[in-house]
Amino acid sequence: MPESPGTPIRLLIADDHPIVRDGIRGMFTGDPDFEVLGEASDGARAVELARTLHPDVILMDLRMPGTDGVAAIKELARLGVAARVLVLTTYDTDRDVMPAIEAGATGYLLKDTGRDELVRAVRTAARGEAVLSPSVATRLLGQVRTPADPLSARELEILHLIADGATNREVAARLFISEATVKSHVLHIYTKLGVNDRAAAVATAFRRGLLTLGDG
Amino acid sequence: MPESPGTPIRLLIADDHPIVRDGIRGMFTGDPDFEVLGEASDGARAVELARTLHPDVILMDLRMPGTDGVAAIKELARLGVAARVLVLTTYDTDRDVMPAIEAGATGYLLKDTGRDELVRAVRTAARGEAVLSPSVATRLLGQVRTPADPLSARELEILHLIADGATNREVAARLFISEATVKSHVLHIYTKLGVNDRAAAVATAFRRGLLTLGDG
DNA sequence: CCGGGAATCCACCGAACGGTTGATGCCGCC
DNA sequence: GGCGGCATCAACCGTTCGGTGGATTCCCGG
Repeated sequence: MPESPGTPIRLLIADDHPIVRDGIRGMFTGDPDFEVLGEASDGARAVELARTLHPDVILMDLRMPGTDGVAAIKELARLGVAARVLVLTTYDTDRDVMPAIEAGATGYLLKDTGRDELVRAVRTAARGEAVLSPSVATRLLGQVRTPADPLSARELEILHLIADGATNREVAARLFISEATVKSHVLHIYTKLGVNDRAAAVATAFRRGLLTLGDG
Repeated sequence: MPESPGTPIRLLIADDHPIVRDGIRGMFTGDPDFEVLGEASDGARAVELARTLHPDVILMDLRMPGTDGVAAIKELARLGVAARVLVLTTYDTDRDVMPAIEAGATGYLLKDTGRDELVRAVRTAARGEAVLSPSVATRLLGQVRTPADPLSARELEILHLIADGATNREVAARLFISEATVKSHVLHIYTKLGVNDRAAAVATAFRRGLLTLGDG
């Protein structure tokens, strides 16, 4: 199903390297489905142009002088700019990926992405759907997945209740066991997770995937 | 760059609907890069076949009678089966996506995925890289991203320390403020998050993206 | 200019928590 | 058959937490 021409997808390119900007621009010129509105060489300029030019999609590098990509994304969100941001960068480390995603990037592609894939990705992003390079997706999944130092089923059950704000007494009541038992389970949990209070236990449980974002 | 032929990618199909199995199989027969080793109509059978046939990639439905997809994925991981699991299902709700990812699925595609995309996805999965349908990727990102009931910067700072296991006194020391101040901040945090202890605060902060898996 | 939110601080109380030590029964594994 | 892991319970201790009811400063915005 070919995309209907209609209005072309309006693009803004933000990257501090002119050569990269040229390369990206080259991938879209000649294709009537796209229109490159402008280029920015740093984050502040990108925000400025986004406010005046109203692009549909911004192709944004992360590492730029002055206002970097993540700061720019946050600023765009704060200003209520509607444009989708597609991060296009060389790096796929956690330190780059996670902040960008949290800031509100719609997608995250590496610069070794081929032309066809990039074009497809921009179309996807324009629809507001996420696109991730495989290695980035892998990384993201790794964040959610379980490395796990195995808590027993009972311990996990108790940890769930604690995360929901239950006191030891409440846990005891709900599981029909004594408070003393709960306390000993809780202490075991601390030992296994290497923490010494329930707040930290909940935090590391999330980070290790023992508690998940999905099971509130 | 076309894929080199070499050894074909060995596939196993697990779905309880014969028609779906046929459809999937049809997408790969005739292509010498792939070899469909077998089909299973439930999770238990899929695990059994995976152990004997050693597929590279398993295309797995989630909703199946008896052992469902997620259980099968967990079992495969437990048994140390090397195959990559590519979930191929109709549903993209949290209740389906998150458990499958946590269980260890390499990718998650919806059944409306086109033939070409499916073939590409299988190749990607065979390399051990993740593939996600855009709507699934969106969902996953949504989990990581911030909906946010705005905590002040100070409150967030304190919440971070609490998640790391700091007591009020320790927080006070680290921020060079009095314990009383910390306590009042903490109470504000509870109010804003709708909880009444620090463990629950940490949990809901994770779920709302105020604390993230990435910033441990 | 005044209101209000944010950040800072104080004191007090009862309840809950963290830590220790120790004990019992059950089950699976070597 | 014994050893270890898990779940269960007990009593006791000091510490921390949650909750209340204030108070002050600062700064932003109406």
